[in-house]
Amino acid sequence: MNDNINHDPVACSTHHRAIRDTMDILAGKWKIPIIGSLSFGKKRFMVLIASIDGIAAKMLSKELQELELNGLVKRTVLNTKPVTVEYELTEYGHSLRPIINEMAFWGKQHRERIMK
Amino acid sequence: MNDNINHDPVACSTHHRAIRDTMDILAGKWKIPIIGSLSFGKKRFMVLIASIDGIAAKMLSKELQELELNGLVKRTVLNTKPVTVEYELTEYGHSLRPIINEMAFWGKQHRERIMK
DNA sequence: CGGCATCCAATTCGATACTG
DNA sequence: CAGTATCGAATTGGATGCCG
Repeated sequence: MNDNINHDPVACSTHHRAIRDTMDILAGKWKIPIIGSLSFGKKRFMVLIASIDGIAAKMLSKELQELELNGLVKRTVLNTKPVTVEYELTEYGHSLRPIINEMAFWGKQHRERIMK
Repeated sequence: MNDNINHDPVACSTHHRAIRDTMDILAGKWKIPIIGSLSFGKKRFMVLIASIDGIAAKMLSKELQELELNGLVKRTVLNTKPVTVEYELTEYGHSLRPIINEMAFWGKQHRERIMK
């Protein structure tokens, strides 16, 4: 398609490193589904589990912690009788939207392509 | 941000399924780096290994096969004395560019953010 | 309800050695 | 050069039970 940019090793390795950086943040089977779900608004722990098909509580808990550590998700404990915890994307977390949206878009096209 | 779209379960689950479809195709530690590298043009097996930091021949081979099965990568064997094999993105593989580009873009921003 | 600890199964990954 | 085969290590994932 465009073999010309193929020969700029600097741009190339910068590109690769950037991709790897993103992959590191988004590593794990559930990060992207979690962010995708939270992009629709804040959710409680149990609601998140219900909204993400197949995820186990342990995994949700673990990946939420990693997302929180990286500043993508904010965790809020509410003062209710049985504890309630709400998760929501931070502003930084929302900056991942273009990636999520492109993945959702491609997946939709792909499914249509496979179907016919 | 926008809790309104939070209450459309159909749009929501379609979105999640599309994301999952994409994730399935791109599953594995090396798929995205491979596609990212091939997006700069066709490459031979050894060149690919050199361009993707840390990948082992076994993993490259395996993930290339999966990408080929899904029609994202085309494999061409050349009639040279020691065998030469070239890999390149198919047109369909190139359709993943927006995702890759968004990931590269976000990773670049993220690195700048972390640095300061 | 949210979430940690434990144990166990499955999968992934990587180093090494070998082949056409 | 472009892989494959094998082994073992590491990571991941899930089920269960317990706790505040």
